[in-house]
Formats: sequence, C-alpha cells, structure tokens
Amino acid sequence: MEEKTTMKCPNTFNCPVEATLDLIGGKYKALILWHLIDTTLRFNEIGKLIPQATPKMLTQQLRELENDSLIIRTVYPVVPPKVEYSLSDFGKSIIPILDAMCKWGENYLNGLDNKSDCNDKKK
Amino acid sequence: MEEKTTMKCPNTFNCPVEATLDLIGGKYKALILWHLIDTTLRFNEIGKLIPQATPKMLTQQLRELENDSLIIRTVYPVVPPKVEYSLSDFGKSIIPILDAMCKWGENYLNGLDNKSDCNDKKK
DNA sequence: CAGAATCCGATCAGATACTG
DNA sequence: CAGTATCTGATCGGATTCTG
Repeated sequence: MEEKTTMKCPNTFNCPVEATLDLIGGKYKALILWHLIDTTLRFNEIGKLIPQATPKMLTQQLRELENDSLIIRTVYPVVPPKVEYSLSDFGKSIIPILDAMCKWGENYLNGLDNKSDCNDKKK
Repeated sequence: MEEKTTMKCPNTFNCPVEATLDLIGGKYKALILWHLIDTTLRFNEIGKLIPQATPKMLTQQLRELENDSLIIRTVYPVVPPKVEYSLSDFGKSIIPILDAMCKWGENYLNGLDNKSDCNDKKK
C-alpha cells in the first residue's frame, strides 16, 4: 500500500527546518538514530533500548527512516531471520544536529531539575 | 566511561534529544520560532506568514511555546486588542539549532530537486 | 526473529461559528 | 484584533494476535 513518505505537497515546507523535523521529528526517530550513531543494531535490540515503542511503532519509524535514506536495513537470508539497522552516510550527516539538540536539551532538562546527559555517543 | 547506552529514566526522556523535540517538534513550532528570530509579531501577522495554520492551531502552538518559556506573549490593554509575540532569551538560545536544521534541511531538499533556502533570517 | 494484520481508543487538526 | 467553542474526520499509537 502507499506509504506516506515525507514528500507531501510541494509547498509544504516553508522552511528547511520543517523538512528536517519531518525526517527526524517522528516519535522515536531521533532516539533510534541516536542509538545507531556508533553501532549496528537488530530489530529486537532496538526494541529493548526503546521499550516504550511497540514493534508496530518501531517498524513504522524504521521504515520511514529507511525510505528517507537515513538508515540502512540489511536482511540476512538466514533462519531465524536476522535484520540489521545502521546509519547511512546521509544519516550520519545529521549527527551534529542530534548532538546539538542533545546538548541543548540537556541544558533544558537541568533547568527543570531533571538530571540527564548525552552520553557522548559520538565524540 | 559511559558504557550505559542511555540514562534510563522511565518517567522522563531517554535522551535530551527527545526533550528538545518535545519543545520544538510541534507542527508549526519551528516555523513560528523561525519567523520570530529577528522580529516581534502579532497574532495575525504570524497567521499570514503561516497560512496553513488555522487560528486554533496557532493559538495552541503559541501557548505551548509560551508555557515552555520559549516565547514571550505581551498583551497591550488597548482596543482593539494587541498581542505581540517575541523570542525569550531561552528561545533565542535555540536559534543555532534551528539554523543547523535549516542548513541541513536545505541540503536535503536540494537533493530532492526541490529548491528552497534559509532566507538567512539570522546573520 | 522480525515483522504483518487487525481492532480500537486517544489525540490531532481542519472548518466553522461566535465573542470581548 | 485575538482569540474561544464546538463538531468532525483523520491520524496516531497501543494491545493483541498471528506468521514465515
């Protein structure tokens, strides 16, 4: 069936910021990308890292990320099935933004008396 | 050092990136912030800059941005009513991220054969 | 293991009408 | 002018079940 990619209407994006958010603004997208920054992960591994995401949501978000060429999905024709997800070069190009958002968000959360940190996945 | 993949705080965000997206990931939020970068705007002025947003949505997004202290809402007790919106200092602190996302998105859109540019609001 | 399919409530977002 | 109120269709997202 026709899946909504990020291309909707030509005049949808008044500013590239919107386009960026459209790509990584999904519920678990930033988190998925974050986890993939320095490693390759299998479907269930991602699921364990993001327990609040159901398989359905995970599939949905992964598919969209894949369609937008941010991640690469590699299927190994073995039994049982093995599928690995990793960042594409395009996906890697967005790491600085993720990192910037992380640092900023860190600041924000600290201001809320909520401890959290970036873990410096990339460095 | 940080071998834990992510600070797991079930009640909050797994990664500050999420918090950031929670603040600016709303449908028109980035766009609103963008328009407010270098100026102060009234309700209807924002509405004209973002025609696809209905008054209801605009109010919703503006209220959230205000509650998150990203923008300042100033009401002038005159007739007819006059309300101005502007970035708070906190809101201004997010400009670099908006700008980074804009530049990245620009690249992305060009790759899609879709011309667009940042308008260099800040600079 | 990696998902697909289905059901369903919750939330989002648009159109319209109204108000101080 | 700057919203609010209401109704409604669309979409999101969770739980469950099933399959190659």
